[in-house]
Amino acid sequence: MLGETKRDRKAERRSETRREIVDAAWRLAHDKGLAQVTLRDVAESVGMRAPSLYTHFKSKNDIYDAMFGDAWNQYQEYEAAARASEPKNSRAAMRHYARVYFDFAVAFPARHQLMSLRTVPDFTPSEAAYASSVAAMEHFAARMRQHGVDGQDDLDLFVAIVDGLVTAQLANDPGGERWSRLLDRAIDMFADNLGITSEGSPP
Amino acid sequence: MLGETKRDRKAERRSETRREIVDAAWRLAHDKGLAQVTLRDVAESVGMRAPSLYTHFKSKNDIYDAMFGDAWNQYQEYEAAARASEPKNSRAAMRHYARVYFDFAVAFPARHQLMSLRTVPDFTPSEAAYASSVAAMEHFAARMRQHGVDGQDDLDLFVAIVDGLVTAQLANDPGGERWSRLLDRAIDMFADNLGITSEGSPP
DNA sequence: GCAAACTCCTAACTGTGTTAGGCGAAACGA
DNA sequence: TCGTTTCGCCTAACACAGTTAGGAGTTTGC
Repeated sequence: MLGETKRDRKAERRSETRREIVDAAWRLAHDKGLAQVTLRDVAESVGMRAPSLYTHFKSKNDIYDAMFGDAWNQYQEYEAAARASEPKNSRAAMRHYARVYFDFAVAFPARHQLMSLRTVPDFTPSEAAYASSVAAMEHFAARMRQHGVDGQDDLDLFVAIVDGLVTAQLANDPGGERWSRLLDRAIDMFADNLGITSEGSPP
Repeated sequence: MLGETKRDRKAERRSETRREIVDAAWRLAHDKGLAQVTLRDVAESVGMRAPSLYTHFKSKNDIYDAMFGDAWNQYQEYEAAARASEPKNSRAAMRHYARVYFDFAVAFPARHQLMSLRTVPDFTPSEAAYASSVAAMEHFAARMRQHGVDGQDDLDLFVAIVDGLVTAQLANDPGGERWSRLLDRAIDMFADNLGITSEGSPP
């Protein structure tokens, strides 16, 4: 049974190279900003010339697309790691979800820009990459259902509020905490509105 | 006393041309998106060649800068026009402020993108243009003070929430009302949090 | 009425994403 | 093992963006 699942070295190398390219792009985006990433710089980072990137991606937006999916996967890992400290109490849990998302977003502005803002000209995530985003969102929805929150309206509102705070923080006080400090209060407002008391746990 | 305030025809023509250019840029931004505006297209719209724009603006970002200031001036006019229907009741007034801002933003996505999102690569508004934004914000703050809301935290939170809803609406359901419908509820949450009752009027 | 300033032009440069086409090495079937 | 195909990279070059240089015709101002 050895040949059954023989390693496809070619495919392995190929996806390894894609990983390298995406990582290089992340590094550049982190250092110089998302829009300042040029294919020539990315190529140089991995020891190539710009046109060679087209062997692995069909366009620059295709690289953004890979980054988009990657970012949401990163978030799911990050969220999973933070799950150990997730409180039982419903209100505290919501604060937790919001804080985890907020911290993740603020830690890497270029990444958040790609994930949430439709800000890169002409870029729209592919079906495949979007799936990662949907999966993360669906996971969040499931958590919220455990706390008795199951309306789409409620989720929309929650996400919009948290994202609003993230965006304000990044746009007007990057590295600070002027809006970060308001997060718990915003979530409390939300919880109050839903009638979720400070003592309540999942029903 | 005729020469005292003699018209400066040159300056008039100059600022008239600037107006024309900015208007043309708005038109293109409206039709094709902010990032798709090219100097060659703008120039053609006003019967010029691209380099000639540099007679009136020192760079493309300088045009964006003029648009930024213009947008906030537009908002102040829009807000002033809506003032006739501003309710006395505090909670209703806050709903009004939020709705006016929301509708203005959603009516012209490219404009909102320029006003609120730091989304145009390398563009940061000048001191002068930023002043228009600050003026609008200060006006809003004054209104809120009349309703007993005077903390910077409160204003920050209010603006972040409304902007979060606007951004979500534009990004995920442009032209729809999935987040628009949540606006009043969000403001009620906020008002509840501040202890502003449905009956309360300015103190 | 003439010099200066102004406003527009064409030509061209730089830097970007992208395409065309080629070349050497690796992979693979006989 | 050998010939052929495929792969992964290259150089050259294109299209299009913002921008600069420099000039020509008009307007302005003493």
